[in-house]
Amino acid sequence: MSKLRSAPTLEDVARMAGVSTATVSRCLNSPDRVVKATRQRVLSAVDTLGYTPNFAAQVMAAKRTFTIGAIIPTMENAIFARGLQAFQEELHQRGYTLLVSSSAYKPDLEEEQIRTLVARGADGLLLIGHDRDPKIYEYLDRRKIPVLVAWSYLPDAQVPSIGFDNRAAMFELTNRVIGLGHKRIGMISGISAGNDRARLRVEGVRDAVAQNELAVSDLRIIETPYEIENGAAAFSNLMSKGTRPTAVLCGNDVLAVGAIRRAQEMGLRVPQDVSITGFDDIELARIATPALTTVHVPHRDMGRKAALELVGMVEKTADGTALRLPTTIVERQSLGRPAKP
Amino acid sequence: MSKLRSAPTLEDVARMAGVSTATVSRCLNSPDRVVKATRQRVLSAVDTLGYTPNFAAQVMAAKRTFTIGAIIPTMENAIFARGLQAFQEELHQRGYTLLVSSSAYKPDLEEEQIRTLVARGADGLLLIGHDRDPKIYEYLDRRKIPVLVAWSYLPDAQVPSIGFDNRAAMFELTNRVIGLGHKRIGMISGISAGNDRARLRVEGVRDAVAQNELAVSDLRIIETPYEIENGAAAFSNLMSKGTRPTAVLCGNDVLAVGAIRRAQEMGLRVPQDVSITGFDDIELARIATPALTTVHVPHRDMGRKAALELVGMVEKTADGTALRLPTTIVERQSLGRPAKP
DNA sequence: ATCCCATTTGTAAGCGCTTACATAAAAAAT
DNA sequence: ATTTTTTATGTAAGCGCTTACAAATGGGAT
Repeated sequence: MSKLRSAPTLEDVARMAGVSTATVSRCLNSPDRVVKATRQRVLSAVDTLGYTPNFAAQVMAAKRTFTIGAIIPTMENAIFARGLQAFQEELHQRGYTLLVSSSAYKPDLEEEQIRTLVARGADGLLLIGHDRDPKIYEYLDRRKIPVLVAWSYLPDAQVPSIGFDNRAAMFELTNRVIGLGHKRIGMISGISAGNDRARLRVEGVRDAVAQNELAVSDLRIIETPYEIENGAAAFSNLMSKGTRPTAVLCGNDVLAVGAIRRAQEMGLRVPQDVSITGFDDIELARIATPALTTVHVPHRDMGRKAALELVGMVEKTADGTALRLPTTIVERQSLGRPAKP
Repeated sequence: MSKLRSAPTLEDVARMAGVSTATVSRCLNSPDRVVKATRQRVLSAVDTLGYTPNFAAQVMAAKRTFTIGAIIPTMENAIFARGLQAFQEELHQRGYTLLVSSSAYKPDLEEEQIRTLVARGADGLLLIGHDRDPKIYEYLDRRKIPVLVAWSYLPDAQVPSIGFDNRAAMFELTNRVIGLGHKRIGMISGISAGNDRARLRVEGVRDAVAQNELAVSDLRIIETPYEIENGAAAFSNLMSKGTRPTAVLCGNDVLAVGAIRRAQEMGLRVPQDVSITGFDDIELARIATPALTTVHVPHRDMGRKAALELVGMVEKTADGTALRLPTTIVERQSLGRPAKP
């Protein structure tokens, strides 16, 4: 019994309702421009035919997609989940659809995804962090596609950003750690190449170390991709060579959870034997035992505001000004005073 | 200095290269149908203009999108992350793009997303679980859009599925729990309405209880949305009324982690005072303390195979046969013998 | 030199929609 | 009743691409 003909078109609806395609289009897009009787006839035709507008055709004709693209580095852990969720909720409110893809922290993959999203007609783009080939910005600029950067805040960058000051946040946390008496500090950072957030977090730590006049040699830094296992491996590494640090600051919560786990496997108590901190304050941070002392980032708020701003830029009601959101340090159980030497 | 003209079109490229649009199109889509000299001229024009094909126009003309849509219930936790990642990697290999959206476990939202994806021309759809309004299946059937269900295995359903036997898996786990001597069992399930996976897991527990001739009154079940906090609340609930169960089986790892946390807050030792189990074996399960005894699901494998099958269905090289993947029980520390009464 | 076939390129017709503009109908003003 | 204004609908021109078909080009084979 299945019909052989393919999806019904505007014309099918128009024919069935006895009107022109223009009228059908108007019924769907600006219902009040059509008189009630006609509208009902049309809508019932739409209904019985099971008509759904062909998106590609709409885009071609109207040159608007009401689509926003976002490219995040990863979906594998929850770092971006909450913020993106809020972003998408807000977009939906405003009548926009979100297209997400993940770049696996690979710049060339990201570039490909950007082109794909642009080809698909994204009205605006949300990108994470500023670091990328300037050519990409040129490309986007030439096509006049509004771009907003999130998870980072760099007021002087050519592209507006909405996020937080990664450097200042980590600076503050490190100061707190040093204030507790820690002198030998280890850091497990994400890969900083092409990732301004990771890089700035490291610099925040460096700043604090310098300001407190600790010997630079007392700061050991390992870079590794953001994965639990890597956090564990880096922790081993840090604890195996030379004098052990009494505090290990991690570039994010994922690495920190790995570090905690390895510490426990090594029979070290956290925080009595070694303190460990994270960054982001994702759910993981509260689940870890001991719960993680970390930098809280207002993910949902950031997502919401990013949506607002980006839609504003697309609709030319906002000019894309950078916005800095506050971060706070959440004290839980993984940071304490160092053991007496 | 910014150019005023908008994105270059095929015609711009054609003009610059001194050929027709057809030739440019061929250069891009079937390069060997065009002689080398011409091709180079065209490609360099493409390059200097920074041309990217307009996707909507391609779709209109070619009636193919090489896009697969997937709708998952949530992105907030990692339940679907790993499987989806594998799904998308495999699709990418095969030249397809994945469009994901999340329905927040809301049937009407899911329906809207399905329509959106169809309107966007998805060549095929991946859905999670079988339970949904039959009208949706009719709609999809009428449009001849191949649909594959994952995370579930129901060989007799009208839509092919690739997944695992939720009921049998939970049956096996429950038997193991009962075998350890547990007689009073609690279950914290996800909301089963519109969610065959949740429902079948409950039935698996029921089956085992019945088969082992435990009193049905000794099985207490609470349904709650899949969130850590809800797991905790449900656990409180289970432990507060009547005789306490000695084992609490959870519908997934997220609920189980919440239950563990609450147990600890209540001063109960897991598993000495109460055993707790999960389902899915996501990363969380290993991070929890104690680590979670749970049902391992071959997420990556499922994702990969789903991609293969769905692409096959789209390209008419596969007929969409159901496939059942094995699950295994992962023993960690959260399940033990009940305390002596 | 001529003819034939294979290869390369061009021509032009859509794909399904939106929208500026034209027209028809109804309402308001005279 | 006539004219003007407003409102409702129709007409048709694209949007940027793919592709069937036609035309042109270039070798061989004769």
